[in-house]
Amino acid sequence: MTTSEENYVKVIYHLSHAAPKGVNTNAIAGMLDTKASSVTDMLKKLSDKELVAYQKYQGVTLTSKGFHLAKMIVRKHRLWEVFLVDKLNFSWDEVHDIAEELEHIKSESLINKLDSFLGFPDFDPHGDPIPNADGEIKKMSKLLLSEVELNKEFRCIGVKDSSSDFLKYLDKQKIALGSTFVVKEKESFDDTLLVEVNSKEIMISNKIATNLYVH
Amino acid sequence: MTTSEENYVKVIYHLSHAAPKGVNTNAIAGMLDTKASSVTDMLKKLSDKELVAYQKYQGVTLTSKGFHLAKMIVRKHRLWEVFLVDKLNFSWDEVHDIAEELEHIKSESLINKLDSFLGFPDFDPHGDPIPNADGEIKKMSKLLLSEVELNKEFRCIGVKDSSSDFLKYLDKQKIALGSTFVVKEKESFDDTLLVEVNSKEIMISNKIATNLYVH
DNA sequence: AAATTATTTTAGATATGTCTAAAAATATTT
DNA sequence: AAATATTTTTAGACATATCTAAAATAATTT
Repeated sequence: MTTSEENYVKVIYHLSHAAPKGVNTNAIAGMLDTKASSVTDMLKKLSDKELVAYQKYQGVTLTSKGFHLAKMIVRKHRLWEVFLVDKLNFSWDEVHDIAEELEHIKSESLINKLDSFLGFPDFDPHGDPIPNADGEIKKMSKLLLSEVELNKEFRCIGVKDSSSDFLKYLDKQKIALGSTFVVKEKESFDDTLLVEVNSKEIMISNKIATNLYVH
Repeated sequence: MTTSEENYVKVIYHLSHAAPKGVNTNAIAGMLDTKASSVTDMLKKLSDKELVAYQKYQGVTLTSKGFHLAKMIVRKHRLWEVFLVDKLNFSWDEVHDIAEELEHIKSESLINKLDSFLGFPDFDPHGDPIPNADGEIKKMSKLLLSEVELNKEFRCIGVKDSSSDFLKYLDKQKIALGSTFVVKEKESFDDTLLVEVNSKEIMISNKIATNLYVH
């Protein structure tokens, strides 16, 4: 498997959640910052390798082989993110690009020993689940902060958007995984929330609230 | 820098010790398991980038820019080897191929944080020195076990050959970095040594003795 | 249902890094 | 120093992964 092939499989995996009937060529091109014609070429190759089911003009889905490969790449990516944050003290907004490279290192024993070294974590620094060596994923029931009942306590368990800008905003507000929230008021006009975090009350816009997962 | 370019620079660096006046095309081809014609092509490219000084038929040397790059690649390789052995419990014969991949991950902060996490080690698991962030290398005076005086105590500080077969042999004999040796006798016919290691006396062939560094 | 628009695929070109086979330069032998 | 052998370079080809531009298909609008 080349790095490029792995990146296509990973992107198809991520896009499949929103498009279970078939991922569009253009959607893949957008994610990989490439052209639709390049995607078509690669889909033919992945189809020959039986990693995807591809029919002209009909979009692609992963085969079970491709699905498993995708989960192994995601596993590597998220384990390396845990390593970078927990062991090397990177902040959660810095780790994505480095993990993008590390996820392509080819050694099963490496990743399993890393998993063990990290204590078999179930979630990465952004709250996303880490598939285990068999590809099994621990699911956690989660809500968006924007959907939550007033005056009940919730705990931050992940972010929907993990862009650097959003994560830096959260750092500034001292919001991290594990932070507890109590929504005190909801402004009906623009859905801004008055939230108690770290025993301080702050205003949280709807855009922020729809990108924070709580439990 | 591509992975391929980095590998050429690294190999020229290693071969330069034995050929300071210029490394031969064929020598590079042999190390990289490629053809002389491919090497010529790459030398032109590295020359354009001012990483090597190259004149047709005269071999290559590294420029100061190339020399520094080479040391940074060696630094990464050896730091990752320390990580694999010290933190992930790989044995010293298993780490080379994985470190060969990891050494091409591009992030200065990653490697400097890794260095700090590992406690700024001066030597890798084979006893080879690790250049620091400025490219400085701690030198250690070392002798081959084959050159050593009788009945004096020496400590194993590295291996000359770090092939998997040799390292596995050493594991079997319970020889590791730090093991102490006392050469009791030297057989003048074939230079086999009678050596006390781990308070046991064993026979060590000349081939082994010329691949073990002691101090 | 025909026309228009958007998406996807094909065809042909380009970059990189490799190869083979032949030519050129250097080194070694007689 | 001429002949032979070895090393290195050139020339041209190939595979991967990409691109542009044009053609084909599908979706949307009128």
